[in-house]
Amino acid sequence: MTQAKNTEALGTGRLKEDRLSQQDWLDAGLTLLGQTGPGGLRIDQLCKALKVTKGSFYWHFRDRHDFLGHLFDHWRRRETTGLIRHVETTYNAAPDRIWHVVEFVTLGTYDVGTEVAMRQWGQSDPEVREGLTRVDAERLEFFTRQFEACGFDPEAARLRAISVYSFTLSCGYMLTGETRNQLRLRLRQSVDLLLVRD
Amino acid sequence: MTQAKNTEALGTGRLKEDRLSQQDWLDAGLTLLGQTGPGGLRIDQLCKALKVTKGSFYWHFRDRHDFLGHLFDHWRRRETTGLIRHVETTYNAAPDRIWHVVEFVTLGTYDVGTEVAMRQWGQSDPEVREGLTRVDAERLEFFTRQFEACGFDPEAARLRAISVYSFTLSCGYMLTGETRNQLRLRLRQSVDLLLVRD
DNA sequence: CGAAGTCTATACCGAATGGTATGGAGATTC
DNA sequence: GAATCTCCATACCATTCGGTATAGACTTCG
Repeated sequence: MTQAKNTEALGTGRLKEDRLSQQDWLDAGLTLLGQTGPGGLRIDQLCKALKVTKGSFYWHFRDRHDFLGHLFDHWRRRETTGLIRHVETTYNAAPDRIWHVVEFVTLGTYDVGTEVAMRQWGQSDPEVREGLTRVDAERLEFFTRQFEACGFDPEAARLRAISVYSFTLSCGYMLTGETRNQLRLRLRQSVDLLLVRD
Repeated sequence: MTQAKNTEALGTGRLKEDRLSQQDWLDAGLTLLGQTGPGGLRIDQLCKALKVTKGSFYWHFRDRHDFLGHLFDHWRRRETTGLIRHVETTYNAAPDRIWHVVEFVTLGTYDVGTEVAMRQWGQSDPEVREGLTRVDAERLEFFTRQFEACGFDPEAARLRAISVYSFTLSCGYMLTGETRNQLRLRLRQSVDLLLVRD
């Protein structure tokens, strides 16, 4: 889901059949963003990671600012909208949908570094902050829909949505020293607790 | 609590009586770190913010790496250890202590940008990640102590500690569109819910 | 085959940036 | 009041980095 190239990755030297698309640049950009943050993202390092030179970069993007703009949109489409659509078409039961998203984000292959970098980016860039607001709204609406499908009234559903979203977010930041199994158990308990009707 | 200088902040020009201490550099560094992140923290901009030149910086610190190292320790002492000690000596009742910390971090003057920057920093720097682990352990131990003081057994206290810490952390990241009053009410409900003995 | 289009390498420039060396102003100490 | 310590300014250097111009390799289309 992350790689779309068809190169055989021969490390010896440059080969034909390995031209890059805009998608490849953005995917690599998100990975690097997770390590350096937006302020530290240098396009030289990006080129080095993709083993090409700047001539390629400036063919695909006008300048650094243009690239960063596309980068945020790409992340939003790939991680948020994509994941929600995938879960809603794959799973039918609302509790299954909730738990699958929680499990994927906290225990799966979700790139936490990029998520954190986006949050940090939003602290200084108003446009990114605005975008993150929409991302959080989209995610909260998803969770709210699921809790409503479980029979909760809108207000109770939204309160539970905020809770479960808060848990998933903080799992990427908080370093509790829990093992994967302990974390899974704790999240299970938390989600189950939110699903109990009183 | 943040400023320790005694300058009159006359904007006209350089004056005497305004030498900088290492503390001042680190305080300004944390502020800038919250906006740019560690990768984007340029010492020129730091000098510009303090209205001095690099000669001053390289007198107080060996190089950029040295500064960043001190920066993390300074943040840890100032925000985490300092806050906990202050709350535990000021308030006596455990629920008051819990609520005061939650309120200060989520609604008070706590610098969320720096907190987020630290989390992003820890994604790439193992030493910072190690430090953040100790920070989270310290904070979780504080919350656990308070819940134990409320009469919960250790395991239940730790579960509640993780929950309330998770809520406070995500408040800095999550953009729910809530007003300050809505946020305060929600946190009140969440904390009260965790304090109920069943 | 030839022309146009797609993607990348190379060379190059100006500005920003990390870092050093050195001198100097203010305060302190003897 | 001279020496010394503290702190900062200035000048300077090497490297990095953002950005441009241009040519070349490869593909596609005619």
